[in-house]
Amino acid sequence: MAEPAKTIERTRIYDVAAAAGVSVATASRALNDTGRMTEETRERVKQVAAQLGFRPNAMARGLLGKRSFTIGLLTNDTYGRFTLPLMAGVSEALVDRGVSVFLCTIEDDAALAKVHVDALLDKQVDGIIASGRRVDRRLPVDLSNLSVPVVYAFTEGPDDSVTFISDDEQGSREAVQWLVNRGCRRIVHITGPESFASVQVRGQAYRAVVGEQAEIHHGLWSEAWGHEAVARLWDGAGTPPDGIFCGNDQIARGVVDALRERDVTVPDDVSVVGFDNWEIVAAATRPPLTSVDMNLRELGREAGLTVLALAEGKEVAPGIRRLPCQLVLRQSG
Amino acid sequence: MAEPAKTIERTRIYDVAAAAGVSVATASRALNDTGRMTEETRERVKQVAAQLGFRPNAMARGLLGKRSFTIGLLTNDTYGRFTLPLMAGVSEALVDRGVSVFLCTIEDDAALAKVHVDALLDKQVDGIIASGRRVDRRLPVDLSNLSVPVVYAFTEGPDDSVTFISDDEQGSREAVQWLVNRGCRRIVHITGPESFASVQVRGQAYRAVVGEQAEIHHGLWSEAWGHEAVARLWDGAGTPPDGIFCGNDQIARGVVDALRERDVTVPDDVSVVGFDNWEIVAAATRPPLTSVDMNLRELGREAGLTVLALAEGKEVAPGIRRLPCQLVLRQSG
DNA sequence: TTGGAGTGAGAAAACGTTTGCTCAATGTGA
DNA sequence: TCACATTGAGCAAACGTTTTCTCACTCCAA
Repeated sequence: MAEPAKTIERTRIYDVAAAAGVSVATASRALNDTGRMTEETRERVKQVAAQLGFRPNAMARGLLGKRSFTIGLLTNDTYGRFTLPLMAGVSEALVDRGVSVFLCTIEDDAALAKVHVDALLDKQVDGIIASGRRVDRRLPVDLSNLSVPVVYAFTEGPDDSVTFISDDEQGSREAVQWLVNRGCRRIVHITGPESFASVQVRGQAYRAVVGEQAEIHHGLWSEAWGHEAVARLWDGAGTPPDGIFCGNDQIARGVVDALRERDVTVPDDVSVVGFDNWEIVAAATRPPLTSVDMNLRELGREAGLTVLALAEGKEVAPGIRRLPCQLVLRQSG
Repeated sequence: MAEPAKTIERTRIYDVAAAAGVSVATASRALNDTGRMTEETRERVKQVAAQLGFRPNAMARGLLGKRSFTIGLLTNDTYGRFTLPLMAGVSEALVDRGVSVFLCTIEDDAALAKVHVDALLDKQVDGIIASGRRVDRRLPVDLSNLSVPVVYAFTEGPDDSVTFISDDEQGSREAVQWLVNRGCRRIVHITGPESFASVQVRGQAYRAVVGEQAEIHHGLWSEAWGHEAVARLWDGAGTPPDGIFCGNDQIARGVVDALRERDVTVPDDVSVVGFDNWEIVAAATRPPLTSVDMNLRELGREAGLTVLALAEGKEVAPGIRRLPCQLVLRQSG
């Protein structure tokens, strides 16, 4: 239907009240399960409302100064690699509470971010979830003095904020421990640039498990780096490892591919574990990657429920909440 | 700040009016550039408003029955592979018009879809964009008799709807023609399941260019199928091709990887072109994939502008609009 | 002067809910 | 019978804008 200006008029509570033979006030209270009235009256109103397909106008409702049943999700993750699972979790947690989510992708553009945030505030969102593609980088906009609650997910917030991130330390520990349990004697860690906080955390956890034989190789977050690292390890002087813990799945894929090209069998000769559990990469690798899943969907759920709780006036202690990761077993390690 | 119930009261138009020494009516008109008044009055009101940081309450505005400055984007593409560029385009086109976008991911769940759509309607969205991960599958919900305009993007809509899709025919033609121009004499097409409309379209376009020597191999949309197809072509009886047009980038990656493993050089021995231009796959392939980009961002922009035009009451002729694809040259072909 | 056109601006209604206040009817104890 | 508590339900205000009327005033021609 391309015709504009449809004039299907919605049924208002006024119509429901008239049809049920009560006042709008009573109708409102009946539908919201508030106030006092005969159970019979309440039921009748509800029935009439259902029959007429009545749905309250959220604008009018929101105008009363209460909730708007909307929240904003701010992200600078253009790829959507991290944002989408997060978004799915938020949405999942909130949809049956009637809350819809504004998704705003700002790409490190402070001006654009401000435009988006202002638009969200104009729309009276009940709260904002700030997210990002990198845990240790803040969004290019200050959200600390807003009139609505803000929750940070997978990105760094101010000290007194509520922040949800994945427990990379635990996830990494489990991954490395898994390699140890599998019988790997010499486990190296091939990971991303040293400047990333997550690289530090994952590296520390790795070090904590393997002890003084720890060997960390930093590079880019790319398949190419995975290849190169394998070349260095196998063409160098020392004995090559029998276990590799990679900083992300792309590196892991590069590593696995490089090993196959060298006729090193995965996982028989070398076990490889990735990080992120990015389905599209992990599943396409031959053999498919065992990888650490950050449970971003769950993270999103928690963040959504929390921002809603704040919006409803509940107290939430500030601080960083780390949600456990989960090792997803496939065949590479 | 985790403390709930902030009470930073927003400045209302009433405050602006008072501060400027005019009535709310005049203030409203001054800010909206409507009505008649001295340029001096208008300017003064605007200045006061800016100084007070006044931003109109979208709820109150929306209640008047005009626009809510929100639209909904419905998608069943959980991966976000297609939705995110689309979303970016929609958002980009609409943000400076003050429109925010509700993103609703429904996963082929009709009940969930209904919940989302109802929530959108409650919020008085100005319009809805329906999108999907597959062009020839409809969303599991009927949007044809809604009270708001609906535009379909990258998914099939009813006959009398406005639909935006990419011109796969043109994109495929250009891709195959490119291979021809490069000097390929025998070009085969390795693509996805026959049941997909896009497979048909791309196949037809391929056939139109190469003529009777056309050879189409159907399989899954996976790297594994790319590998297998190469095995069949090279281990079979006939002469292997010197050009391969793939139905998507994952297949293309599988093909390129398989060729490398056979010491067939890409692009010297065989040129390979993919489809989708999925950065993460195309760029990581060795050599990087030349691929057809569907310009989803542009598609999103158009869809956004169109749904807005409809919301503003403008006439838009129904029908399918095909937006051109673009061949992105890298090194595989 | 008077009448009419044009100009600038304000009063108030309207949008669709929720909710504080009020009130009639009923029940209860003295 | 009277005072009073309780119950069920309605009136009307409130939310923050936009917009339709209405009106006072000025200017100009008759």
